Amino acid sequence: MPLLTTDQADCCAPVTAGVMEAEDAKQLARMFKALGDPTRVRLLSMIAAQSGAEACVCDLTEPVGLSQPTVSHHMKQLVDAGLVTREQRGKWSYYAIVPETLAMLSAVLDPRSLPAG
Amino acid sequence: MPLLTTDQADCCAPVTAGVMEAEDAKQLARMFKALGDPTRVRLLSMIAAQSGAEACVCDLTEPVGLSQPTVSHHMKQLVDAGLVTREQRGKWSYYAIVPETLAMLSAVLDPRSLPAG
DNA sequence: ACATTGTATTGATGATCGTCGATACATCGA
DNA sequence: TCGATGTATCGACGATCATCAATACAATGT
Repeated sequence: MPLLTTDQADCCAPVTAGVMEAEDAKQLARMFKALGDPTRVRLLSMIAAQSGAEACVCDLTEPVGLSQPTVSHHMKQLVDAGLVTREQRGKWSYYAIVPETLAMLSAVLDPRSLPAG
Repeated sequence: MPLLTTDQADCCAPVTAGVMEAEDAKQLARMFKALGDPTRVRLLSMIAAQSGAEACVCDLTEPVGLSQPTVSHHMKQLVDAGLVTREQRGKWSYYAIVPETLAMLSAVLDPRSLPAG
């Protein structure tokens, strides 16, 4: 179940642009919560570091030093948040970064939208 | 207790720039976790919406519809994460956005640092 | 000094989370 | 079809979290 039914790039106005609607805040918080765990931050950076910004679980389990079910669990969080996609190729699951979601979150946090300047 | 002893703007390389060190991931995750709650996202946007990007608890309690201790608790999370500062002026606590932290997180998520382009 | 007002802290409770082992599902090769 | 391999799900457990009522702390005015 994806997080956003509409295009993620159009989710929300910047956090710094004014009072945010409760629903927008809920969606944003869900994505930030997915980033709110050290293991998931590392997993995301490890995927991004691969050529083509994609990786299979087999590439990720050993470096993070956690069990395979735990890595699968974290990857599911990232997929549900819309930060990565999952594609089955043969026996392997390949996870790829969703640049649009990262760009949206990056824009939301941009302090250049602050009223005072 | 602040999150970072060093300058927050120099915390970490972009998530998309390569494999991240465990310590950097830990620090980033702590900040993202602070953003991982809808109430805190709204509080942050409400502070940003105020002139001068600052607000007191009295301005925040009623709009979010939660008790005063709960709002104080959330604000402490945001302060500890380095996203806002607290300044006591008379009886009131004024919270202000820390643009540098937002800028750092925004840069960390910028997908333009992806190896593939 | 004392009452008032704004905010922080404490203690408690129900909910969610991160982790694992065990197991189920899926895909491939013989 | 059957075993092997990669991944996802299930069930459980301890830890953390969001929330509140009660209370403590801090600053102001009388």
